[in-house]
Amino acid sequence: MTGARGYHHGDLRRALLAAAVQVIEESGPGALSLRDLARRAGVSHAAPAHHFGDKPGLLTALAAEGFDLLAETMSDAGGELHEAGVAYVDFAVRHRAHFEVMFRPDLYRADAPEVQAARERAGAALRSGVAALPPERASAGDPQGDALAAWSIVHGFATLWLAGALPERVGDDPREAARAVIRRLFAAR
Amino acid sequence: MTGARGYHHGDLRRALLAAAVQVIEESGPGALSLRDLARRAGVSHAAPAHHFGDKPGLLTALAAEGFDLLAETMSDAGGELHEAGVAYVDFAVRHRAHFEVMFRPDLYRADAPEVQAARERAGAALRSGVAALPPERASAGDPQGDALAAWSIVHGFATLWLAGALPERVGDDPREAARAVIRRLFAAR
DNA sequence: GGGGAATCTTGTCAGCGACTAGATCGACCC
DNA sequence: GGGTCGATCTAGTCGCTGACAAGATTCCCC
Repeated sequence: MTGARGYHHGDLRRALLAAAVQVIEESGPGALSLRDLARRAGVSHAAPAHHFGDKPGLLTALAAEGFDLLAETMSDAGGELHEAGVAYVDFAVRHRAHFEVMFRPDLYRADAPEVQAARERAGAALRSGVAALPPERASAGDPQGDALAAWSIVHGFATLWLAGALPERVGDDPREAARAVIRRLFAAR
Repeated sequence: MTGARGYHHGDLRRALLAAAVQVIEESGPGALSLRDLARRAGVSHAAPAHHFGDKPGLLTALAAEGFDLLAETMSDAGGELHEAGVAYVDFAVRHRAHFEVMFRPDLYRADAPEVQAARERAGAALRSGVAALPPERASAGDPQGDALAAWSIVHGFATLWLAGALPERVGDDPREAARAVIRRLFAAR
């Protein structure tokens, strides 16, 4: 199915998304060019338009894929909120390209239904983690506040890590460093 | 000095930066075009190159200005860490264009000396806030951990707010919502 | 008032996103 | 087994952009 020989590519859509991930990981979303992706896939410069319409269309597909992956990653981490938080950071580092697009709504169509649905799945994973929080660590009667604080701290850590803004002393293991940060938020009081 | 009539503009550098802020606030950094900025300032398309060299050069100047403004904003908030955190979020919302560039190192030259110096000033403001934390709210012997957690939570909240990712229920006052989130981190234990 | 440097203009080039029209292929149906 | 129709891809074009080069204008300082 990956013949890539004849007139038809075989799985151009997937090839373009994969190439986009590679380019974004190397040089950021700003360096993305549909013509370059087409070149990498060995097709003409106008071929991508058929699958994604335009550049925001391609990034919309990437963002939806990202939110789906994120929801899956957090669910797989087990019900525990700390572990879901670590998984969030781990996802950002391992799927840097997806993550960098997902929270940049000026790059894609955030109101696309497939994005909304995937985003909702990720939100549910977060809420279920908060619900599983032992009472002595949760804020009585304000699970939404807990969720917002937890989301903020892991999202901030992940963003700063990816931006290379953190000092070297933090180390080179994002999971370990994230765990220490998250622990501070939900220490028993 | 703002004649803007003759052959010389008068203060083109400042005019270009101001126009850049406006464009980024309206449509994000991706929509930025040097030629458009030149048009807005009423000069030829090649005039910006003299002041900034190239596009990353212009964004480097914007980022440096941003880190300086951030350092000033946090210092002005008083020594208290909670207020410095609120000021951080407030800065992100009020100077959205600067903030959106500052933490996107693929857009500019983060190793430029004027950026490094301004960034260092902002870091010092954060550290002084952590140092002023009352003992019952600080982690004994780990001020760097406190700083990282505080930075993460305010940065994450600000980023999510700007991305429009937060649910409506959070409200429309970023300062108030940020205060509630920050309180959760440094509650006495 | 003269000279050198800073500032700005005009002209050019390749690359990009988007659009159009047309070529090729594959799957299905009779 | 042949025809048809839609999906996929190509080729060509347009206006826009960033970057560069060469030259014009103006400011500043001696």
